[in-house]
Amino acid sequence: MRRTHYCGNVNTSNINEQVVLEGWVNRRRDLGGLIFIDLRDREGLVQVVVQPESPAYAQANRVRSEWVVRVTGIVRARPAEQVNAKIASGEVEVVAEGLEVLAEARTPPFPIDAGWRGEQDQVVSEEIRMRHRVVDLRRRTLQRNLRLRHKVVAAIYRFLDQEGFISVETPFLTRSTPEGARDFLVPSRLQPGQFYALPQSPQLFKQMLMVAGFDRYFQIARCFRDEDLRADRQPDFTQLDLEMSFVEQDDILELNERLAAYVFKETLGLELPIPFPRMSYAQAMNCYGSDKPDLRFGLELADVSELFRGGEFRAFADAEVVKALVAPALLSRREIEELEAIAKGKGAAGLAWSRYEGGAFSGGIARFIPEGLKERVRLEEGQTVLFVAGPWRKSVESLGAVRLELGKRLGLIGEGFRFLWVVDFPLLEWDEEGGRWTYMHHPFTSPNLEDLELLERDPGRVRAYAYDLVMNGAEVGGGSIRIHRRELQERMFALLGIGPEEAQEKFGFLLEALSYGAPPHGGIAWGLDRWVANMAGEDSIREVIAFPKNKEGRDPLTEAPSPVSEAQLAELGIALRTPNG
RNA sequence: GGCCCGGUGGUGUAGUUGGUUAACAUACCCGCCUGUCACGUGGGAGAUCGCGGGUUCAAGUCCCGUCCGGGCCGCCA
Repeated sequence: MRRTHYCGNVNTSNINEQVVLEGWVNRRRDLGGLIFIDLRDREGLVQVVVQPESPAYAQANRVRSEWVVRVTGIVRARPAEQVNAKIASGEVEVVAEGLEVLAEARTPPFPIDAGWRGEQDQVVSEEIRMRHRVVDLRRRTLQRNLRLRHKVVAAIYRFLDQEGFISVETPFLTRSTPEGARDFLVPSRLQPGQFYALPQSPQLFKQMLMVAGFDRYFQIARCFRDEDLRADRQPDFTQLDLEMSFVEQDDILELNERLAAYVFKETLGLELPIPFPRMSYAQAMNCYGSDKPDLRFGLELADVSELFRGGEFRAFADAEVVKALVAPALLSRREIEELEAIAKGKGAAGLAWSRYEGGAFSGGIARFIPEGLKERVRLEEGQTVLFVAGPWRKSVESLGAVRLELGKRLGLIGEGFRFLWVVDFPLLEWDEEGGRWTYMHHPFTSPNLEDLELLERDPGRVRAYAYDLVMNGAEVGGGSIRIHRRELQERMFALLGIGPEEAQEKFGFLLEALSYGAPPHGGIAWGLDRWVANMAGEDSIREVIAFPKNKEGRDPLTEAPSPVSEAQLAELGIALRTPNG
């Protein structure tokens, strides 16, 4: 006889019913005569009581944590004073009539029961958790996170289906393209010496689907990038990838706002105010020192270049920019030193400072503070003003990093979810090492048509139809309007130093597609792992991925990557330069 | 590639200025216990302190190297 209910769903409506439950022993309490078993499945716990005279008693006596059992019994209301308010089924219990052990279990390597009764799970090192991921996945937090992820994906499908989007799968085994991140390569057996690459994103395929007339495409797509890992980066990760034809930038932003709001409403029950704020890249960088500003707190940077220009403080007098940030506290020398280390890490020459105390500046560069600075940065009693001077980008980014650190240290970061669009990214940026222009988003991004005349004359000033979606200071999405005319795409390649032959060799299939009549189109990709991690309140995307890799790119569970046999290599025509290493 | 933090019974921690038998909680095993719900209670087992070397009369503790894990920078169209 199979189960009749999920353990966690048994409640007062089942009183006096005979139920069959199957699940894991979350905890067993042996009172010497009576035995209580908290039986668990994915829906939660229910208390099973086994009386000494019950036929279930003998088995209940030997059962241990995490054994898998089947219990037959009658649901009974608990006396009022014995109700357990911490669990959903706490008003009832199941009086066991039979108990069958379906599987015994080794003692788990770390406790997994606490979360299921509404308490905090013990913190266990990630190393141990990953090695025993199956056990870890039994814990309530991961169960909850993965179910949230499922609900997000299901909501995305519902919404986009309603909006006329068509889900299309694109290949995993595809062609290596030279740009972007490092490719994962897959050797071809049938074409020895040649390689597939795993896709860094379905970018070119979705553009070709637009040319093919699908009009609206989406895919929950696995993507692969062979770069170093972080808390928010895995070598294989998931994008919500979508693309639309005959649209302009605002159409895409508007649709994605509604999608985000729908997802939040359907999964967390939260109403997101839309439209989201929009901020130009220039404004984001100037005010927050980041192209993904965290708007959960203020602390905007101020430009004070003019106040210092030509002044007696030589280091600031002829700097390209001088940026200031007011910390709403009197910072100690030690704190300032730590902040300076952060600024220097981002390329600042130093972090100048002065405290405003007792109506006067003191410490740091107090004697160089120019007239009008206090008013300019709205400095108040008991605050510290911090400065970085130098080239624009390094200055704003380093002070932006200081801003983030201050937000954390001073506890300024508020609750909730703050979204914004960052728009008007530059199309190109100067690559110091390569001594050439390179794209900021990708080489298929359309220039802002208003800036088209600047393309060859002053490339650095050309804005792109590119946009990032930022959530609580994390980049959770990015996209663009694409180039849909072959001539412009070729012009773009030329600007990037990709000659006609190279363009033909590497992107010929795209150019050919564009030559057959491409609709204006654009789209976006959401970093789904980051979205869900943020929604779940997790700092690492590993907490929303069932089987993640560690920081070295290894899977501690399967111990991938692993050596392969000589025979496998031979079949692929591959010889290792350093055997086993 | 660089910087930083960590590694002590199964798990999570403590371990002072280098000094006796490495402590605590929990888990585990055995006994007692009929209303517990992190049951209680009595007992027991369990750690070459990541590994290697060095300093020292003496190293979990100090030094060097190394391995493993985590955070960040670089990198991530």
